[in-house]
Amino acid sequence: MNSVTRIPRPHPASMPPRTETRDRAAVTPTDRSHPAPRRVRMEEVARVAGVSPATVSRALKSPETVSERLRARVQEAAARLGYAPNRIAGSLAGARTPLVGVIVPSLTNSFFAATLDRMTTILEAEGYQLLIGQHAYDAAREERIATAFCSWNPSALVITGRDHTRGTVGLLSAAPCPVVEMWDHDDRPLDTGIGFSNREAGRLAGRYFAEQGFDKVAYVGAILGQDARARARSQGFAEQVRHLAGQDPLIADAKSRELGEGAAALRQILQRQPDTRAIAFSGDMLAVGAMFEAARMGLRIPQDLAILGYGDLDIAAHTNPPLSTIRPPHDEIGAAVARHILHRLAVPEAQSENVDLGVRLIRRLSA
Amino acid sequence: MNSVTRIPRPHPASMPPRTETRDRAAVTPTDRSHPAPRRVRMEEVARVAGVSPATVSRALKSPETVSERLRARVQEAAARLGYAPNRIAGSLAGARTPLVGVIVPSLTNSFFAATLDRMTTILEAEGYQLLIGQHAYDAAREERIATAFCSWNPSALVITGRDHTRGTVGLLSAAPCPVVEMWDHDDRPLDTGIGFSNREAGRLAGRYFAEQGFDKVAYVGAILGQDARARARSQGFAEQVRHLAGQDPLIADAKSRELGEGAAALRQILQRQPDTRAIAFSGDMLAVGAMFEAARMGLRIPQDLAILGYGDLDIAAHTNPPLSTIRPPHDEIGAAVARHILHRLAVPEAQSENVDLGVRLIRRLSA
DNA sequence: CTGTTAGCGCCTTCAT
DNA sequence: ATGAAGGCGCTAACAG
Repeated sequence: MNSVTRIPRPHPASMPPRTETRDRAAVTPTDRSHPAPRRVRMEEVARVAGVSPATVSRALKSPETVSERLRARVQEAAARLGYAPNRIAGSLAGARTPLVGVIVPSLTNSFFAATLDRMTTILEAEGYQLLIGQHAYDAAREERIATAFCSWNPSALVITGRDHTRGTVGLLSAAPCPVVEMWDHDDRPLDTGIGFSNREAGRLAGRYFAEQGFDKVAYVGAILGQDARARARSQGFAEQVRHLAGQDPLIADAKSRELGEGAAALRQILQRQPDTRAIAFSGDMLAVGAMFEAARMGLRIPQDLAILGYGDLDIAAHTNPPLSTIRPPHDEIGAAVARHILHRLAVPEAQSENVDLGVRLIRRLSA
Repeated sequence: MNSVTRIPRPHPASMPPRTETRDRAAVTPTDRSHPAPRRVRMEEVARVAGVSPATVSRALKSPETVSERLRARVQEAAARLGYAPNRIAGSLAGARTPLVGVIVPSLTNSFFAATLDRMTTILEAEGYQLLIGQHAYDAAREERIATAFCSWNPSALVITGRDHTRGTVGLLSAAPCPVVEMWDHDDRPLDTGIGFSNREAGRLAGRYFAEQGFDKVAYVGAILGQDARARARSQGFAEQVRHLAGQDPLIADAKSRELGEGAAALRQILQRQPDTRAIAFSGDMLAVGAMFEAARMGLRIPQDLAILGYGDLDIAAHTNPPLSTIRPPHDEIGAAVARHILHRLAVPEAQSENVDLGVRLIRRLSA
């Protein structure tokens, strides 16, 4: 059913070979057909407005330093010619680049998507563009991306977590711009850190189960080998259960964060520990998958089995019964990171900081 | 519970003011303390390796054009000094920028996230970086982002949909790089188009309901006023129902794409048309919300009411009963766009194309 | 195969 | 308040 239509109409497709347009004066016979689709530069605006390029630069970037008359003339000329400054050139000359590099493990993870959403919205409004890279929990790839980003001279660098290769650490420590490590709070940051303690999120779950008097409990993590944050949560949970209930919880490690794995984990846990009274999950989707499976098995929630999620996705409020869950500050992180960066850039003496945004237990009916 | 710790330790925070480092020879007394943390440049690599800067450039970018001996010397020197090329400078000189601008309506929409995921992965591997912008279905914001992206001289520009302001159209038509309009196939693209027909996706749903012999049917769209793609689907659905069943379907317009709205829409539809036999939703989450609500109301699915989703999210396969849905080619779009761009950039005579990736009906048990 | 040379387009002192 | 001039760091013709 797929169809492909070739479109033969000529289009200014790939960049014209350098030589064709290099010398604006000497147009060779061959490219007469192509009416030099060269982008308009500041020099032409200057010519049209009857001023010098320097004045154009000033009129556009700091209008208050230019007389009102010239400013108007320049702006009109720029508008008429459809002038758009070349930011590559501007960045080279200005030593500052309105670029912020952000590295996340995954773009499809809705937590990081929410963070990026807030960051772009806030930073775009101030004229910054985001360079976004994803490393899929691969530390070497993270280092490659960080290296690549550094070579763009960004105004700031944002990276997820505080656990990096030596190379990445060296790079970030030497970076001549603010560096923000977000989403974690368990270790000391290289520069600024904005996040929360995953360990504490896990502890919160363990403490809640203990308070409810659940004796046999379990925890379902996901790809614990890769995801240090998920690991920290499971450790916090185990620690607290051990401490308050005096026993080791059963810990399962799902192969992914998806629903199907939650269902599988539920079956596995009930097989290994039939009298399990409550299960905490490393992600709401796992929890929802387990709830669907529980429904199929005829288990009542929370009477037979209590279920606690993590994430507070939209769906959590709408399941049957509504899912109790732990809410990380996903969008707050994005907003706080963006604001911190703007502050650091605006106020040279601004200091780095280490912010714990905390987590909240959202109590609904499933646990 | 939130806490903020100020970290007083000195850090190379904001870019040093230009003047401090402008003249490398004349270091003023004030900044003696700061041991000129200037990034190493190609010139220094050249000096250390005992060659000219041009040779360093060649040894690093096209090693095959340099003698093995020098290549080794240069690479060693670069590694030892921790040299990272300045891409801003490289881009200015080279007239090509390894940047691809991508504009999507929303980063948190899992469809676009999947597309972006594939695009970054493929393009990053070839040395390109993605500039990502989101406009939240605001055409003026889309135009601002497009303008900003053009001023980075990107190697390619990718935009969602084929419905833009005149300004955006002008900009994209004049762009000296390949332009891809993705996710739609209903209109003619400006350059290359890669997507599918939303109208056809809607028709498919309508046709399926007609084939099943459902007489009273309804459609639940979401923010139809903003989302042209959702609108096209609802129109295709209505068109087909009218054509095959000879009647107008009930159309509801949800205020968002979230679960809660699906539940609300279900109640509203059953009130306005109590004998509704089947409902198609503009998004799986709406459909899942409606299924949860149906369960609360004691309605059996599909016996009392058939439900069809759109999106084929992970969750669709795991609901009770599993959700039948229409699957758009979200990740295929990302892969196809990335490959098209690489092809266009590699083969100067490559043409633009108009690709319909099609949709599929995934039949499970809910309809 | 290698070095020399001349910019890429803009910003920013400096002088007027 | 405005213009002239130099340079940001690198690439790409060209000559050797």
